[in-house]
Amino acid sequence: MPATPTITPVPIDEPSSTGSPISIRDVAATAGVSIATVSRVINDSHAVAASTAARVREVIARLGYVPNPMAKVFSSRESHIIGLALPRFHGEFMTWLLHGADEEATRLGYHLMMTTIAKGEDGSARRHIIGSLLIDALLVVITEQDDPLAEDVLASGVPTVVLDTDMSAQGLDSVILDNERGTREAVDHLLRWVEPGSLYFVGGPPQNFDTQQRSKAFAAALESRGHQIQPGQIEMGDYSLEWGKEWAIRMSRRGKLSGAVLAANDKIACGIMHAAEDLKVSVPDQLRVIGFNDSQISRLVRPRLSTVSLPMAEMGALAVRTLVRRIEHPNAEPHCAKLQTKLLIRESSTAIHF
Amino acid sequence: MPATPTITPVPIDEPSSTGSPISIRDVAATAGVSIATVSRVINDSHAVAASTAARVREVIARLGYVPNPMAKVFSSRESHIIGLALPRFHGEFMTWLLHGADEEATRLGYHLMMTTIAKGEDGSARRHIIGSLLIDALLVVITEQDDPLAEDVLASGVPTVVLDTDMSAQGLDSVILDNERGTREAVDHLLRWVEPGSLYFVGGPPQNFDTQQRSKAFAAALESRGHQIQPGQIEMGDYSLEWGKEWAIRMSRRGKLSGAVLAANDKIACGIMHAAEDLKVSVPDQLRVIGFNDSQISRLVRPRLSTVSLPMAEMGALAVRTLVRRIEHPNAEPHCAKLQTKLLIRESSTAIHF
DNA sequence: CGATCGCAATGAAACGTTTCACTCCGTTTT
DNA sequence: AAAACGGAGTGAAACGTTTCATTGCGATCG
Repeated sequence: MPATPTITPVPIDEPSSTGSPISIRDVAATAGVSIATVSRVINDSHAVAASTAARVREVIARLGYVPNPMAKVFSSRESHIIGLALPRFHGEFMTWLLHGADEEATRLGYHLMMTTIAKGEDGSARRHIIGSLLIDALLVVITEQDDPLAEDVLASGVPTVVLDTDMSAQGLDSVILDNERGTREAVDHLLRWVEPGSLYFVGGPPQNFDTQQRSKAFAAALESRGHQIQPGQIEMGDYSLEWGKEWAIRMSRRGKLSGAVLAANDKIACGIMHAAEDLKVSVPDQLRVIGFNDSQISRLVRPRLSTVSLPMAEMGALAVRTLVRRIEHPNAEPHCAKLQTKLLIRESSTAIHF
Repeated sequence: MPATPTITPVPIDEPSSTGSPISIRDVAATAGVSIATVSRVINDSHAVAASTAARVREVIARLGYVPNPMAKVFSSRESHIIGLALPRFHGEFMTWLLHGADEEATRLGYHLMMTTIAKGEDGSARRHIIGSLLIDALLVVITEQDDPLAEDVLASGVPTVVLDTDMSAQGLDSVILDNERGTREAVDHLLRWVEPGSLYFVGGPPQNFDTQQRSKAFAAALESRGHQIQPGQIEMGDYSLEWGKEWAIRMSRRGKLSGAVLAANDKIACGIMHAAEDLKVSVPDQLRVIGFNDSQISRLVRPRLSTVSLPMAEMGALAVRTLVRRIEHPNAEPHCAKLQTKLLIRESSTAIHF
């Protein structure tokens, strides 16, 4: 009997189905210690004698005490919830990001509270997640540098990490892809077979940060080889299959659907390949194609699509890590991390079938 | 000057950048009312005289008071957070579910807290979200009827809705797909061209609830036409492209790769079509194929894949609605809702090209 | 005209934790 | 031996809301 009842030991006889759940006070009373001590045992925040701690733990187990998370959040002013604001993407793309972020968050003792943001939406949904300041921090996917969401986020003062666009100049930590290198690798690969003059870049939306970076890197790669970019050699559209088709048909009309294309994502690339098939332009023999994303469709089309693989899960995980570091060091200098991509060579860019 | 200072009016001179943020007490003191009245103005939970309410609102605006959400959660014992537990799916499938659920949750004033559950995982991740009882309710995607997760959820006592598997018998509200009808429609469609004896079902994992329902409905549809299911006419595997290929190659070896196939998802169907192409079996002329999901790839492959479209966004939305109803009526009878699917006819199942 | 009703508003008690400031007491330092 | 120290534990405030029980008070009812 290790119990030492200094305080009148309230006889709580296993309140199994009793109305109110047991609180830290019940534990303290039963174990004959103060609630402060119980709190410290739970959080092992401060030295507690081993024997006392053991006794408290025994009582906790016996009474089946579970700390009330809402009270804890209230009292400690931290919810350990990370808000995650995403555009309404569909596709694996986002699920990888989500899983990567979720896994890391769980590992670090955080939860992810998700909301989608319809593009061009008024601020209501933003405030929905930011304003309900149950969140300790915010992860936000932004695809355009002038997205007004950034303002809101900055104004709210919530620790934030921006995904997919570099906003470190605006004072927000960012995690982005190394589009320069990914693009350069793809260009170098394609230039093994075609002249710089017959290499094209087909972008997504002109405002899209990734598309901007990739097109710039594309131009830089060609110019570094002494080639002057010609009009029509770089074009923007959107991230759809249809745009890819449209581009290919347009090029075909001008009799220029040959050489090589770097598309800003796999869907555009697939659209180009579809159109090429209809137009009897052989891929890769007459037209070599590379996309971005390594999406499922890139492995499914025939010929299989060469693509720049993006480490989305790592991106999510790194963003969470960055965010947690930011919570701990609120005044550190904003930083932008770049993640390496990987060029996956498949049949659409090389005649050699694997 | 509509102020009526009955209580000593504490002079809070715009504590703009003062340390602690203003609380309901500051508002009450400034407006010359009690905190109870302020609370009721905020939540308009009870009648407040119009003039008083206006004055309070004015003070709230002037002081820039924002109720502390953590305190609110603590005091009201509701977080308005719905936990969402998902398997580690990748693909649009899940994003539609997510967006549907998110939109409805936002509409109803709830937030979604997400976690992924690796299959066959120990209970830790489950408890991560269930145990951290910040959640008011739980949405959980379960794909197998004997998933032990159901036990945990039931034991936790959290209001729960199960997605994708009928667990109403176990006492959990469920939202599922009408696999019977979806399957029957697909079978009816295919039987316009082929005999019941040369119609095959290629399933996913045998434990998967949808696959089970679809295979049963497949058998029932054929038997209702007086056809006796033959060995090998229904086979299970998994939800991968590879399994589709394997099945097709196996059938080809037996000289039976012809007629029509209903695959349990689009990936399997694509695998079958790929193999058929390699084996010089023409789709749809020699082999008609239908999948499930209406995934992006179903629109990308050639010939385009006929498929049973699943209303995933509605599923998410309905699940949230059901959950909110459950929160309000904790003792209602568990109910299982079925969502209608839609057969999309494309080229893979019919010779008529659109 | 007194009793009753209902609205507007109040006062104060919860809610369950964390944490600061402090006490107690045995041990080491001077 | 007195003083300083530090480990273990205590007590109580604080956090900011919701909500219950209550009070005033003018209007309605019988």
